[in-house]
Amino acid sequence: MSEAKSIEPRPYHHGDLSSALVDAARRLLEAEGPSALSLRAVAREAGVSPAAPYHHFKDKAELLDAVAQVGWDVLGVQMAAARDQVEGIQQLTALGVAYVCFARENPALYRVMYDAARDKDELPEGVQENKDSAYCMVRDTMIAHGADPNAERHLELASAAAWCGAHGLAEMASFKQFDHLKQELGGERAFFEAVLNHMGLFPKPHGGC
Amino acid sequence: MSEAKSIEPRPYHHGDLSSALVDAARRLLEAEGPSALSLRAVAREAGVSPAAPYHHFKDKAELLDAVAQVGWDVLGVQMAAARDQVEGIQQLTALGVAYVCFARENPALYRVMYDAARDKDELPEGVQENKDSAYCMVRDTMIAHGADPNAERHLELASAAAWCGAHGLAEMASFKQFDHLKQELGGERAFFEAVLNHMGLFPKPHGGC
DNA sequence: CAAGGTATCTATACGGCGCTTAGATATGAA
DNA sequence: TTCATATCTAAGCGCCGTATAGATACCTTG
Repeated sequence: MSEAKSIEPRPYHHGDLSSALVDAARRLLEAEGPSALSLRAVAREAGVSPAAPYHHFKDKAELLDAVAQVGWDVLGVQMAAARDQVEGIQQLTALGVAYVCFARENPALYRVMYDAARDKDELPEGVQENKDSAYCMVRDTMIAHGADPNAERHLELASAAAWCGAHGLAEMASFKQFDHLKQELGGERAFFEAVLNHMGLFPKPHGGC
Repeated sequence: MSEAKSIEPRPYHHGDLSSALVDAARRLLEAEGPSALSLRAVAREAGVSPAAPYHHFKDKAELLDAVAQVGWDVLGVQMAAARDQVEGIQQLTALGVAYVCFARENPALYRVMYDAARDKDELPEGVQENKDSAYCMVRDTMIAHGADPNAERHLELASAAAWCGAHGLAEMASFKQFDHLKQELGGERAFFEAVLNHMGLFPKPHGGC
């Protein structure tokens, strides 16, 4: 009607709907869980029509990819921080524990991250190639603390095992089966450490124990 | 109208719709993948109306639970068979490899199995309690080959680590990241064995190396 | 500053989904 | 034979992902 308002709260063009949608998705994810994360709900949360997201993302999967990428970035930062708080071979355990803790504290986000990866049968590129990414940190830390960088096969195997172990633990960490064990060990974090240490998280230094 | 046909191909009452629905779901799962597994599609596949399943299952989740249970049963059988083909400590590796192979050969079913478990934050009862179930087999085999059954905590930890490791490997086995490693090691099965052996799948015999 | 192309958004619609309700049909016990 | 009960169908609700067409604001070009 009139132009009484000098500032519209939401102009016709949003400005940066793309990242606003990702933010809205993260908000929804935290508040309502992964099952509530419909494209329409995200659009509602962002205050736009159900069709608006299609101008910024090819489909729902592409939006979820963007959300997942944010998750990987945050995970990388948290892992690096945990690593830098200790020294020596302990850094490997610190990386693993940080990984599992992230998954535990952001279960919905972690699920989106892995669902996206599974659909493509691979982790996102950044996770493998970026020097500060999760996978590379594990590898580099192994090399820095005893693993023979020339024993390529062994190093790869150790990284693979560590990654699989951490992911498996992350996914099962919420299961009630382990409540007893967690309690006995003095908390969830201690449980994570114990399991990861029990696995071959450390590279075996040049030829078996 | 007339009673010309002596046998109706599908009488009004199905007879055993409950298990027919589970079978239909498994068929769909194998043919089309998990995303195609809608309740309506299952009903179509079984040749009944979309509402019929609700007389046998409370909701979609309960149907999927039944499908998952079949999966756990089959997995148990395959693991037992693999274990019985070898002897000694190798039985543990055999169990692990059988587990991962099952997940690899039935990816859609495996996903339904774990999605159901995640929704309830626990593995189904049968998996833990039944003597022939997957989890118990690992535990018992550990005891049979070197693990101290009195070191309860250690045994539980070893079981947990083995289970997490196997699950993690099962979920990541399809990732392209590992193609190179698989090839170098001479096949997927060898890759599974190598990763599982690298992890703490074996119980450490009474106090570490 | 005017004109018009382009990017962005809304409105509307389609079919499929999980699930509910009401009513039809067959079964089995009295 | 009767009739309660178990099993199924038909129809419909609100949600979903997505496609299309048209409205609106911005941005260049002159």
